[in-house]
Amino acid sequence: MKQYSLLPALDAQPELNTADILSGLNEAQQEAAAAADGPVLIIAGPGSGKTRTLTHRIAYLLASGKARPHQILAITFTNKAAREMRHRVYELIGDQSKGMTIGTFHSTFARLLRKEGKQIGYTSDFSIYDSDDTKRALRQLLNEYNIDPKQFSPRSMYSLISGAKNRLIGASEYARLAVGPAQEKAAKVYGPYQDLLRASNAMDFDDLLLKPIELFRNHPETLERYRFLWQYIHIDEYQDTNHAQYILAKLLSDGHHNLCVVGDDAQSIYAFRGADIGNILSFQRDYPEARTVRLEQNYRSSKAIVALADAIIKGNSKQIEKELWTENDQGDPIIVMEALSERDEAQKIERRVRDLCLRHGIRYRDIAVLYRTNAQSRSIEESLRREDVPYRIVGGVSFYQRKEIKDAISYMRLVVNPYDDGSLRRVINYPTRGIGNKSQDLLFQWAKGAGVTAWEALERVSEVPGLSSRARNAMARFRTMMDGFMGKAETEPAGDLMRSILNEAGLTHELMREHTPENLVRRENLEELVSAVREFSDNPDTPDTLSAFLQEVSLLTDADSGGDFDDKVTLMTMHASKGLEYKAVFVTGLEEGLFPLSGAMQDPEELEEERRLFYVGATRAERYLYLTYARSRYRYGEHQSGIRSRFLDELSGDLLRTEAGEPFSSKQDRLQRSSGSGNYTEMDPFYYRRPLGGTKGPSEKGRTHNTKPPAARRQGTAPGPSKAEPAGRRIVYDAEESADLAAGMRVEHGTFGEGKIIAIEGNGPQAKAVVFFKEVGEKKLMLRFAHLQRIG
DNA sequence: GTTGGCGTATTTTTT
DNA sequence: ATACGCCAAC
Repeated sequence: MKQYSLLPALDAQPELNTADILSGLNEAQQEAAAAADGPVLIIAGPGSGKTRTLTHRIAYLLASGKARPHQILAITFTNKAAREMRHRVYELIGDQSKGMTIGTFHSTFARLLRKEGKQIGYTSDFSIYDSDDTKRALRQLLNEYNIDPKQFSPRSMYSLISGAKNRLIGASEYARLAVGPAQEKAAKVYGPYQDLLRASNAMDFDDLLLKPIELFRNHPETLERYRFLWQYIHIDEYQDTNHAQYILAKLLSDGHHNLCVVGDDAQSIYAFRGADIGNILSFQRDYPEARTVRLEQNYRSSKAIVALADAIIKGNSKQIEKELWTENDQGDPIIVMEALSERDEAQKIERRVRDLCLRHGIRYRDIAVLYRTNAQSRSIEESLRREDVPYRIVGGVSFYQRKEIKDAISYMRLVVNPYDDGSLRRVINYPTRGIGNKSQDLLFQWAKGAGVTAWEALERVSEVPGLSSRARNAMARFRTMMDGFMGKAETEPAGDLMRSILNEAGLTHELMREHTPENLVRRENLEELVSAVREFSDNPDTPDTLSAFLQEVSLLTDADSGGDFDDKVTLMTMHASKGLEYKAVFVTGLEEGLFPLSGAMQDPEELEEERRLFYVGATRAERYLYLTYARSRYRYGEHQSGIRSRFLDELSGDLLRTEAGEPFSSKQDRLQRSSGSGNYTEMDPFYYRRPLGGTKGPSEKGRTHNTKPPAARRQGTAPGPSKAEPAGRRIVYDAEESADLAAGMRVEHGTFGEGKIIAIEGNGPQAKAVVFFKEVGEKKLMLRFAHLQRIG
């Protein structure tokens, strides 16, 4: 597994002096790179070379003799970024860079806890629970406390607890602060949840940050050691740090204050998982002596794209003032593409992709298609696959999240950490070996009463009352088998152990029972896992233990996986695209309710975050940028028509072009549509039969420029206009009930008062409107009964 | 104890 | 539309 090699094999570089290291940087970058001592705040716009500045700064510190490699701590946002930074510093100064600590917050402190955790009662073999494991544990607890997991899902409980944890609010304090039913329930399970983790010698993602804080606070001498060790601290993507990370940075840099943070408040997109934009906004206040450097020159994008980015972010009220500029060419115009449906959108993208390759000499790997939600990848995939355009998806389920891999990993975890009840539960009856839920419950309950872990209970299975002899035997056999694995772990290489587990626990066999292509893939994945384990333990750069391997892989993201250098189009969420750049970028699904997402539309803060996400997406592009939206989209299994995103309408028309090359006139277009002939959906079988009534919107005009006929017609789902079929009844409904209502309109309701239509769903007598009412919030109403009156 | 069917909620984004 | 949890039958 390549991502574990600490240092890539590179030819030694000729010696460089410090001036050489700075020479490739512009003035502002040089200032930031050479400001060795004291706090530094680098405010860096997109494409301004902030990572480059950071690497050169580190190289400069080392080459100038200011710092020894082990005194450098650099925190990156992803493991991949860490790898790249290590690589780049090595390229600059060669062997002088060996021994730096570069990694994400989570991996860095996981490593630290492996060394120091025993001071707070953890062995170095602790398990790391990902959100999957965590939800499993919470489901268990919700059950125990008779909380209905349907009403209060493990997922929502986890996000509440997680939110509390990364604000450093403990269980008892949270219980005091909790308001409302959900928080009260979360408060109930918070404490037991922590106890459960503790007893299992396990930590969740939040603990990886909290435990070091706890450790440092309880053991000042340890903190002192690390303060002394890491003399120069760097944090990238500082705008996305949460409170716990903020505290860690503060603790570690107290005393020397050699803390250099880099970020862009306009690119803060992780508030939903606790990131606190206040960290970067108040850096200057926390460290009054801090030097602030702005990197405002953009090297990535064309003038057109930089201007667009500027216009996007102007829609937000709060931000650090800065002015992006570029010396690059004006570049091509940014094109807005309207599609009838998501399918149509996907086809248009696919055609553009091929056009870019054929006519503009762009390679597939220089193209990215970005979307708001993972679910949107599907239609785009289909359309690319149909035309044999190679693509890769980043995100979704990463290798180590796949079920078969997690099963195997759970066995390994249990081998190194027998206290891990979560993993035990996961594997005790997979593959099925006659230990059903009931027997499991008996075992776990007895263990709880006796105050021992389930693993110990397994040893004393004869004492557990109520078990059938069959279950008892099965448990004993399981225990014996695991004992065997644990013995092997002492003597055999990790890869061999993994292989034995796959064979003897029956994991491979389980996947041979049915000969489906999926199972074949799963078996191949398991094989890959074996070689990953082998590589890890064979790698002299990672002389660590098996538990280290298990811990590191639970922190890997799909985006971290080693470079795929094939020539493929990249599909990913805008979140995943952070920090990347492509010659051509498609930002898709620009529709109200999708982007911005409906949940965010009512909260100004969240809306601003969505807008920053748009900013991030658009600024990934170097030269070609396409913004697309569809007028209808599948959601919840039915077609819903939507309206174009407000983000598009906020932009002035001269920045954008339609596909036909005309200026994109934003405002009027949207208004006219909502007042007139709009609200069609592609799949609406009556689309082409509807009396147009003379209201020919600009959208009609757009269609005449389309070289291909609309997708719906070509697929034959909608008969042509010539075939005026009966089925008139539904048209009547349509005309009576909904023809004059469309998303975007202001309406009045007898009881709910004034509101705005967010979307119209379905047609005929089933037509519903999603309306956001000023007084009561979002409601879904049947048009037949609602009697909405248009106002305004 | 296991399997299958049915009903239900579910869609943000992720270290 | 799909996935997952729960319940009933084997």
